[in-house]
Amino acid sequence: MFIQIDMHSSVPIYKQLKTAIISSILSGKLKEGDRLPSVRQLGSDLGINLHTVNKAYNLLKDEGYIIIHRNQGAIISKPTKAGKEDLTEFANALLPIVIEIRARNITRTQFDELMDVIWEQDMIGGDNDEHR
Amino acid sequence: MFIQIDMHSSVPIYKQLKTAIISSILSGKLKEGDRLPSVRQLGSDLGINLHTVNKAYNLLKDEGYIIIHRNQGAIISKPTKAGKEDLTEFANALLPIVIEIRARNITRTQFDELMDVIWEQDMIGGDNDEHR
Amino acid sequence: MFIQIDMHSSVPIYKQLKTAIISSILSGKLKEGDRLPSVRQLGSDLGINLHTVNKAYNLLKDEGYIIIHRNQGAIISKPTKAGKEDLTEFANALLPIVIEIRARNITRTQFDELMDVIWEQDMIGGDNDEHR
Amino acid sequence: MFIQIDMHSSVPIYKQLKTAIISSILSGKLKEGDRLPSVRQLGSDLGINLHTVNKAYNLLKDEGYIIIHRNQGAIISKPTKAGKEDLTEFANALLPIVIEIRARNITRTQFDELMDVIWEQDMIGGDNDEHR
DNA sequence: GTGGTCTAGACCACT
DNA sequence: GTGGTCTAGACCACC
Repeated sequence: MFIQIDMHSSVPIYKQLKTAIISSILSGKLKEGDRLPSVRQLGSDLGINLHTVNKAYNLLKDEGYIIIHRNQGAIISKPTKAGKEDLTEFANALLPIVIEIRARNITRTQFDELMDVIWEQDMIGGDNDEHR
Repeated sequence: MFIQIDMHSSVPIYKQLKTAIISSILSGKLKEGDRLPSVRQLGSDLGINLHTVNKAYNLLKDEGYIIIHRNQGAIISKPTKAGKEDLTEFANALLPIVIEIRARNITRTQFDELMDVIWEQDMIGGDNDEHR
Repeated sequence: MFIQIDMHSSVPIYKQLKTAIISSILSGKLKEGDRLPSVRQLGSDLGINLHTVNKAYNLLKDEGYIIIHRNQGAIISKPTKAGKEDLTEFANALLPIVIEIRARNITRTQFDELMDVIWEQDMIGGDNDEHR
Repeated sequence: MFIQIDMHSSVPIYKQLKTAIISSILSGKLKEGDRLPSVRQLGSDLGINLHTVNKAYNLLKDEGYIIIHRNQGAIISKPTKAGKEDLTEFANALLPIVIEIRARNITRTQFDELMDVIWEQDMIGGDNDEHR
């Protein structure tokens, strides 16, 4: 669990944490059955409030990435995401960013090159060896 | 000026408005020299407060998309975006979305197809056949 | 009367006009007894509203730079500024600008060099031949 | 935080506040890492609306003087002003004042003496002996 | 508790 | 009638 939180970012901490954990799962650093640290542990490791960690864990639980057992903490669950249903949700999130990008006179080719980097990237600080 | 605002979105209204106007400029629906409606006019058209419109206009002014004259409202300005300097800013915005997308088991190819649609898209509801 | 008005500036037009006329007096382009154009004339020359010209003229009258005769237009008056009474007024106007300048790590020497240019300058578009 | 606001000035309150804070930073009364009062706190201290304070803070944020954390208020940031690029901006601001000054028959020497005072000045009412 | 956003209403400067 | 500024009060997200 090498998780980087940017305290200066305008992105809420709980959301950064959630994304970082999903990313670790995708990259294989966290596998089904692995235990996440307790909210207290992780909170103190990252120097953030345990309620913030808790909020991230609950979102991950709601989206099926982890299972929270009352006394045993959080366990990475089987990937069950059916996927692909709601691409429009992502399109809506991407559209404003793409508009800003196009306003910078960035070509589609340049964008694709940027996306190549992003797509392969693990989380900041990640060591990519095994995915894909 | 056919602008769609989603009052229920978590994206702030002023930001939606700003994005919509930039998009209209990109698509050619708004051209250099065109006048934007007054803040009062547009606010009442969209059913939002004039201060919210004002905030969007001021952001557009700060980023060089429009020029605001005290008594004549807002005018679309020459595009002067130098561009390309700070791609990392966009990468940071895209990364969490991409992570969510990958978590849905969407392939890079499928993503590119989605991006084809987004990239070419003018604004929602936009009919852009008449702009020369 | 070669007066440049920047319609894009946030400085009110009437104030730009007033400053430009004072500058012309200082540089000798306008001398005691010279007639200023009528408000209609100057307004149409500059492409601005005659009320705006009128406002500038009235300020100049109030500050003793010109005399307005009901039917003969505005005449440059004898310089009667006693001067030097209220330096604090200027200090207050200069202070915020100086603060911004210092925040840019500009040295006093660099500032003095800048001031050399400003001090000698006639108005934009002015042809300096005779003053000092 | 001893900040003087002139409610009767034609200079907007938020701009006075912004300038005062920059000045405090320059003079060393505010140092990197120091916390500014919350918008509510400072607003009530100064007898102005919190939104007015907020506007000043956001300008300071945009110009890199402070960092605003969602839950911890505003922190003085590292000075990162590159500086020196756009002296013309300042020249334009200084020119009309200089013209008024010259119209008062103030000599360059007298002006320089005035500037000596302004340049060295910390903030009005500031007692800066204790900052290291 | 913090700032972010939105609404609302007011007054002012400018043209 | 235009935007600029200020006030005020409300709700929300975050921690």
